Amino acid sequence: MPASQPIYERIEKQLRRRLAHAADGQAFPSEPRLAQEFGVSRMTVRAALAGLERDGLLERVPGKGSFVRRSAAARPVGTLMSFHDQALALGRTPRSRLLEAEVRPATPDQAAALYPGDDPSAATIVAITRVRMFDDLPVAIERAAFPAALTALLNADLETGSLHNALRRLGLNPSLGTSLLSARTADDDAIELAVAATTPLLVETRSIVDQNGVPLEHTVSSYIADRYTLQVDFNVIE
Amino acid sequence: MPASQPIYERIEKQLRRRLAHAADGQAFPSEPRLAQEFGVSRMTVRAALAGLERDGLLERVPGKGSFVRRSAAARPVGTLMSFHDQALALGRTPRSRLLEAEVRPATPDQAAALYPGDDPSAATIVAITRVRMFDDLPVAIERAAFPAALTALLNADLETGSLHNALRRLGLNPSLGTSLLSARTADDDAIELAVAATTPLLVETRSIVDQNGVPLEHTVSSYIADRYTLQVDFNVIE
DNA sequence: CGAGCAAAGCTGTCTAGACAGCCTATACTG
DNA sequence: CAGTATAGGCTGTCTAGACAGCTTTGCTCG
Repeated sequence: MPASQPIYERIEKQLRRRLAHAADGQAFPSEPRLAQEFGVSRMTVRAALAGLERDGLLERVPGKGSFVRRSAAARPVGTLMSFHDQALALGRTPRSRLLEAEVRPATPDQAAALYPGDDPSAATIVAITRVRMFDDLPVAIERAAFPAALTALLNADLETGSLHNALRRLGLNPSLGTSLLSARTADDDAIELAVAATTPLLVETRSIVDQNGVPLEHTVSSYIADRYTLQVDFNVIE
Repeated sequence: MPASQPIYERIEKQLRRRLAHAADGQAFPSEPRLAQEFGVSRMTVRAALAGLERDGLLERVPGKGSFVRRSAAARPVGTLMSFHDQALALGRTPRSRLLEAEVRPATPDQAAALYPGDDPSAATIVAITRVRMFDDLPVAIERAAFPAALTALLNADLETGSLHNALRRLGLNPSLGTSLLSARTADDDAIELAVAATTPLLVETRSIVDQNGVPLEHTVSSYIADRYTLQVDFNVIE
């Protein structure tokens, strides 16, 4: 019965399409009704509805029913401005100094992010390391890793261009990502950044997937905290 | 049977406590085993485990079993989960050491955030400064500022309670916010946090407004980077 | 001794029913 | 007419099973 994809996922996708052209606040068919419509148990319908509720597409009220939540700006999603755009917004010119651009074995972190489940020791990646600058002022050191299939990236304009634009020219659409934020001291990168070894850096470890959920990029950016700040706007749900 | 709290929530809490003192990677009892232990159906156990997996405390591998994942705490920026709830979710006990709780003049940053447009020199605020701890391990130093009208906060349980719960009891609903992320070294806070002066800290400057756009809170949290990490999920827009 | 196969255990999925608690609308009563 | 009971629909919770697909273990056979 579960051909290859669970039934509740098929139902969830179908309901998403149905929600796409529904009005805000509109009553949604009840669980028993959907169970009958899809010829399926109520628990299976609930599994499908759980995904819709998690994404804020549906509001479920005990005793009343389920209701469409349209523009309710559902998920707590931040927007991160790219280095390139943030430089332009500040009236600076974004520049890069290229330190490395080659195909080489992956670090364990890079392998786990780009080839989940595969053997980490055999993984190779396209590695691009750059010092990012506002005009001529070093601001960050950025270590980017891409799947080995993307050797075409090595031919991109890495000094002044945007890597995301290069990805798009290859037909890849970065669509969703996660950043982990931490901090460290400059240490070994102090020389490249022309700062003291104890200078605090803001570390952003970013993983981006394309529209199909395939890993596209794993980048660790270390920003000189005095010269760069990340901003996250968010909604609060609960 | 569900006296007041669902069975699966009781089980989930109990398992969280059990996870609190478990080693990373350790095998966790299987679903059938837990079902028998708690005298409950397997589906109920799964409901409890789902919460643990969602919070990243458990890794579940089909065909193998469930395994404890004891990673560095990573709080999603944008879900307003408080330090308090975060600690509980990780099976730790949240504690605070109160350094300051009083009404005093605002710093320029605090005045700009809480009384935009007003004369900064005349502004007063409710200031609450705390060292936040997991069990007895210092994790962050937090300087919170609230509008002077909220003196009631000074009567809240600041050592073990949650400030956000106190806000809710006052009828205030945090709804929108902005985080600015940076880094610094511990310096003057090194003593309170019991770390070296050059220890890198992750700095989150958070401004929150209520549903009407009225400023509610301006907080600067400085996390010891090794012990606490922030996470941002984002869409790539452009 | 090694290779391959079978069994057991695990998570993931699914069913068909059950009761509790909440909400609404209707009917009944004073 | 106002107020109350009641019936029915809804979501939330829970059960006791079942099968599929995966992994590990251990046994058997060549």
